[in-house]
Amino acid sequence: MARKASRKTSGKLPDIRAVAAAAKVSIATVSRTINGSPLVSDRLSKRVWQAIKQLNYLPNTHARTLVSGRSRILGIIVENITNPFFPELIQSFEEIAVARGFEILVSSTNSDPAVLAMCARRMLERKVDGVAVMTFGEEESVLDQLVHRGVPIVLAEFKLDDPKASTILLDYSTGIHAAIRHLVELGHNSIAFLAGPHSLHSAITRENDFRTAMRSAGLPVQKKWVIECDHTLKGGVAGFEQLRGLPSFPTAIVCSNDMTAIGVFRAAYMDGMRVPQDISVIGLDDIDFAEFTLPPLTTIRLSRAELAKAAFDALRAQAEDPDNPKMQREYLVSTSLVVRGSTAAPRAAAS
Amino acid sequence: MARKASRKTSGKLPDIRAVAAAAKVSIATVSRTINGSPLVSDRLSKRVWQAIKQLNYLPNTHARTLVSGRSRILGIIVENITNPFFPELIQSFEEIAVARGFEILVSSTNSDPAVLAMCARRMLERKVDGVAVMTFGEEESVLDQLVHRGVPIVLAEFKLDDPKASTILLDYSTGIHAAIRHLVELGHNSIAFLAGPHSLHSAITRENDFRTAMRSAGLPVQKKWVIECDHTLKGGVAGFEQLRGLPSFPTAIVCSNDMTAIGVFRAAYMDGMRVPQDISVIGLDDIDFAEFTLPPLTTIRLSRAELAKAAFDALRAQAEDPDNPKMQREYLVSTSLVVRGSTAAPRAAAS
DNA sequence: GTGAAAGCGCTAACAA
DNA sequence: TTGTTAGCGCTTTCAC
Repeated sequence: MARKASRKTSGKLPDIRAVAAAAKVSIATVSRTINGSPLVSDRLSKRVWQAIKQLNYLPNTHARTLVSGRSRILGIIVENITNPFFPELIQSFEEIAVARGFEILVSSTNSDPAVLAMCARRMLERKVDGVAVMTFGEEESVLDQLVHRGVPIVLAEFKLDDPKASTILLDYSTGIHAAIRHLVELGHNSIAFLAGPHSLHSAITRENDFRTAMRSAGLPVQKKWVIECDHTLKGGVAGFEQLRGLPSFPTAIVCSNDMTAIGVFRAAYMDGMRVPQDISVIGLDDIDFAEFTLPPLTTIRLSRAELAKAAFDALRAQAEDPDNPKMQREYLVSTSLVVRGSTAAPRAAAS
Repeated sequence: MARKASRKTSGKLPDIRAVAAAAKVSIATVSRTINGSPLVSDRLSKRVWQAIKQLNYLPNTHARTLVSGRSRILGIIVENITNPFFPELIQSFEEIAVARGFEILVSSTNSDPAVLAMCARRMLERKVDGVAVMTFGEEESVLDQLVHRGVPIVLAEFKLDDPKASTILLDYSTGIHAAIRHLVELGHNSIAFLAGPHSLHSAITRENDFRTAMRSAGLPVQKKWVIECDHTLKGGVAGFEQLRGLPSFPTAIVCSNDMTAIGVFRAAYMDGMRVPQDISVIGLDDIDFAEFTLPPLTTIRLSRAELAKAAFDALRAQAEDPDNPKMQREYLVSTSLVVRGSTAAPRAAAS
């Protein structure tokens, strides 16, 4: 369990000057070599790399940032890290960024505008090259700070009328239509919807798409069967209980996100109902865990990888080509239905 | 959904010189004011802050780092971000760090030494003020790079013999003993253990503590009932199935972590066994989700908040007081049993 | 108490 | 192709 660590080297760390001296070139040549400038001859380049290796030299990113103005740091702001959707999104974003030589700075706002303001400030201080705002249509006023200073930003489901801002549109419609169609094919016609908080733009979109999908399936939307929850597990429990208190009960429940669906699982279990025999449940997100619930959750997948990719691409485009008026400013991420074990035909005699 | 963003200000961002000019003081005074130096008179301090506010000035952290040598960035390296334990740990660590004016850099290694090497390098390039290595006793050779350059580091369950390194010891023993005692009190005496991968130091410690606890409860440890899994949900499923294939089956299963326990839930369900009526299950970690499994998971809590706090404190201590030979070099984080719904008395006739 | 000035390690313009 | 040099924005002696 214990091991001897090697000794420190003498004195200070090697800097670009030390490398230059060791390679017998100027510091400019070292800089060019590191940055892959084509102007350096093979002969010198080889000497420089050798010196770098030998001295175990690492460039100082802060010095680099100071002079170049680019930090190669990207910020990502999410609303709530306890929803597994977000760590998964961050993970994807980080993978892409790191592979491209960027570092990322993560912040979660917990839906608190004051916190969001601090986030924006921290990112500004660290001179981020761009910020992905993945709060899905919540408070955006503080973002003016960023826009104002010309930092490229990309927002999920929110349009900012600024040349430095782009938007990722989520096509929930496709997935939600597929979900309703799936339920109809199984024989359901009493379908409830547990919505997300109306303070979230994305939650409202999802709810609207549900209504539209029901309509196009020729099904009525019962007012009492559309309940505003809060995208948490507890909210799902509460939503189910509220539904249970009603004179009539649906045969299927579509949820605005997976955590809500998992809450429904839990409430149904406590209520003695079985999924999917007594009630079919569909989530939205397809968090990693959805595959492992009991039973596995049928859900509408919103690919984190795609979302992260779109966010990264948008930021890169802005950064590379600051003043191109005809740059792509909107990106679309689609959704799709993943059928697992939480949906089945309704019982002949539905209560 | 769309709103007008405010216009950019003219020209470049305000720097320390602009503030100095606006406040009619020298840049040194501005610097002192920002850094809370006691040498600045109230009169000037007030003028400076006013100028800062008015210009909406933000100090450039890179310039600051370059000259001071301190970046106020802390690194945290975890093994696997898909285990919810780690996002929760990172979250805690970040909260503490941000509250103290630090930024954090996150990396996950996925147990790949090459990735770990890259992590170390990235952190070095960004001049982190310290690194928390939360890989729980995995590969450590690459850390020499960090130690070598004098970066304070703190490790979970691994001792490095270097003045810049400290260690967080996890006291699993207390929690595991409580778990066994709890099971014995319920009437269990056939207890299996689904261990973590033996490549992990912490997994071995947990397994040993299980054996010790069993022994001190006067219970035999059946060799076939201690199975090496891999700390994933799938591993838990496999472990359960392996146990099921044996001629005799325990009445209770203690798992090396919560994900394994959740896998056991799933496998038991598919096998037609009910938790806790047919089999009692105990996890370890107490991830947020443990409260919401069906039934809620009885588990041994390893507080992420405490762990994060210890890691942060260790790093701070090293950074503040670089050459104090009698500094605290070991921190202890304890565990405790949280009884929920996955444990109950065994059936009269256990198979 | 306050200010002037010397860099921190690097990139990029300009010279050669 | 390569080298020289002027800063990037800030902290920190060192004088006053």
